[in-house]
Amino acid sequence: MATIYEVAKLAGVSPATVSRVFNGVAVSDEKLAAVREAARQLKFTPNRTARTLRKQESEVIALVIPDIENPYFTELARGVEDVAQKAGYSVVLCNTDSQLEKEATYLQIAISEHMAGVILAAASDTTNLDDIQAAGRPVVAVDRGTGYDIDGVVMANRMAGQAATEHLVRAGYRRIACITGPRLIETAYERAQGWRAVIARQFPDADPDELLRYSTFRVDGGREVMEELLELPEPPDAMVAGNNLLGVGAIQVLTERGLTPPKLGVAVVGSLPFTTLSPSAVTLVRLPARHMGVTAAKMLLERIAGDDQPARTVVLRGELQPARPAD
Amino acid sequence: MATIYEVAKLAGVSPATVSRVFNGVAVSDEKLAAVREAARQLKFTPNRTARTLRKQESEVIALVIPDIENPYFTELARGVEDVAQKAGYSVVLCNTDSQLEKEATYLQIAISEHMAGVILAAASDTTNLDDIQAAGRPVVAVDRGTGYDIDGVVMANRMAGQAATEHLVRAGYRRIACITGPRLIETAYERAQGWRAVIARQFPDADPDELLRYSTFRVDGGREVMEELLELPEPPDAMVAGNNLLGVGAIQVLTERGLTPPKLGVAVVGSLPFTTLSPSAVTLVRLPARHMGVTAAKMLLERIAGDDQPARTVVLRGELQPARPAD
DNA sequence: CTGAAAGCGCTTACAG
DNA sequence: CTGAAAGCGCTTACAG
Repeated sequence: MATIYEVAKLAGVSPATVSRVFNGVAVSDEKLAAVREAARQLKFTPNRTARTLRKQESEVIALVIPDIENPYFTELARGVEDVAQKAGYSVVLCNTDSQLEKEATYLQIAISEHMAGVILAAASDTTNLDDIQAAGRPVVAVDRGTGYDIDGVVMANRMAGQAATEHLVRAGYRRIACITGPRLIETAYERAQGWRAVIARQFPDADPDELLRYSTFRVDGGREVMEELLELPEPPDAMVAGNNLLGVGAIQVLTERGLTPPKLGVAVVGSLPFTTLSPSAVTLVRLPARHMGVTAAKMLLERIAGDDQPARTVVLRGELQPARPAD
Repeated sequence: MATIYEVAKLAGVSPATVSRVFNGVAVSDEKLAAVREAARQLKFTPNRTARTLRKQESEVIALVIPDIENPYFTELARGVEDVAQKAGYSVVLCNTDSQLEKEATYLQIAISEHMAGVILAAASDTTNLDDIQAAGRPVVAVDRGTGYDIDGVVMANRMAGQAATEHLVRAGYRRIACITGPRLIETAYERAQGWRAVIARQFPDADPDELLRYSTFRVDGGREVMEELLELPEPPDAMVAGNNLLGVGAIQVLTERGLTPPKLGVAVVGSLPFTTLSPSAVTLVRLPARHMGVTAAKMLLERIAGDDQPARTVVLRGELQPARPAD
């Protein structure tokens, strides 16, 4: 690896001039050309580590997520990556498995590697951001809040739960269950609240808790709870899934029992990119995960650039995509 | 951020001693204790950038893949991450979208960030590794070869294609199509070769090319080709999907037409973690993607540690998981 | 075991 | 516009 000194020597200039060329600082035309030519000959690439050490900031941003195997988060990651890459930043994907210790480790690494900033889907509402804030690194929350007064992008979760439920009501279903994620995850809770509001309004005599289930945001969680609901003396005739994976698990069980939607109505908050049903067979409230990533990345880049306006929270709305009756 | 100098001062030792403590080099018990205490008080974390610049090597490995939204590659990433993290390395996930330019950029970044090594699922068989090799950074190929004499982990693709096809033959199907990925991607080609071998042996009179289709390794590719095959004057009664996404797309079409497996036999090379059918409804030749990641990461760590034995290629076998007849 | 000192490859205030 | 020089925070050969 050639260094700035070798390039300088070959080009007959000082190392400072070489540095300026690579940082877009004004330099006379002749020197510019000479440096370019020398760099080309030596296949010079600036050493990012040295630059980072000197500037105390790297062109890397950390994306910290709880589950890399959930397509919702990979879609989010795509959005982040697209924006970051165009701005010359690379993205380190950090998977926490919802474990606070793993998350803390990654945040520590972000500090000690001088990463430019962090986009964080917090493992828990007790995530500690004191150190990263003390280090002056901007953090943008995605999907979930953090308890800190920082920029964030979230989905309109209550509204999504509501839209999913209302659609099932309109379609004529009367016993509509709700399967959502852990009570302590705000997205899970809010989507359930949306469901509950519709149930309370439409079926004032119903006991909402009878058909509400908290589970994990995973395929097997959806399976278990769906099976349990079907065992009920008076089983539901429809269900709202609090996220994509729960929806997948629940639909698997329904398919196995010959209850494929619309026999039992299903509305999923999220998307099913790998459904083996027709993509239009299930009602979705599609969440713009990619857009969330794009928005968060843009906000983060603004903060990295020094923007110090008060913290903003952007709320993104899901989009109802009703199931098409089978052709 | 406290530095080694501040810790040294507080502990009453030299910076060199502090460094030694954090690198596990022998130090007297009293100094060890003093340094530890001082570091604790100052919340000292070693600056990784400085260490990297000095040592010319960072504790980061790059995982370069063509499609971050394909669960096969996220599963692979999980395996890599698990091993890497335990060894104190972090993983940068680099998504190339199968574009050589993006891939080249990431490889360049790996060099200029002094990353310890690269795990690469190459975007193409023309990927250029000259620079990264010249920089002395080890590269381990996964999923696909590279044309370079380096360590690699691949699936037994031909055998997988064969096993999938043989299973359909045993189940009584007679016109078995094959939908695979781009001809130039070796995994796509080899799986098709496995299919072809079985067809040639079992149905010597058949024209194999009639039912073989190259497409993209994507859901919509599977959809298109499946639709096309069903339009045939004499449509197939079964099909082998060359990867998970093709399988998803093809099954979507079949479900829409009321041809859900086993009405039309389906065997997929790969897994369907988000199928909305019963997980046991489709025959799979499951590919150990996670294990591939684990193996590749271990090999890479060995190379990083200085191992210079001749290049090895590990071949991992898929596992046939026959569809269970509907209960 | 320990410390002083050099050096990893850059960037940038300073002086011209 | 340009260069000499300091310094980012470590690690490590060297000498003791």
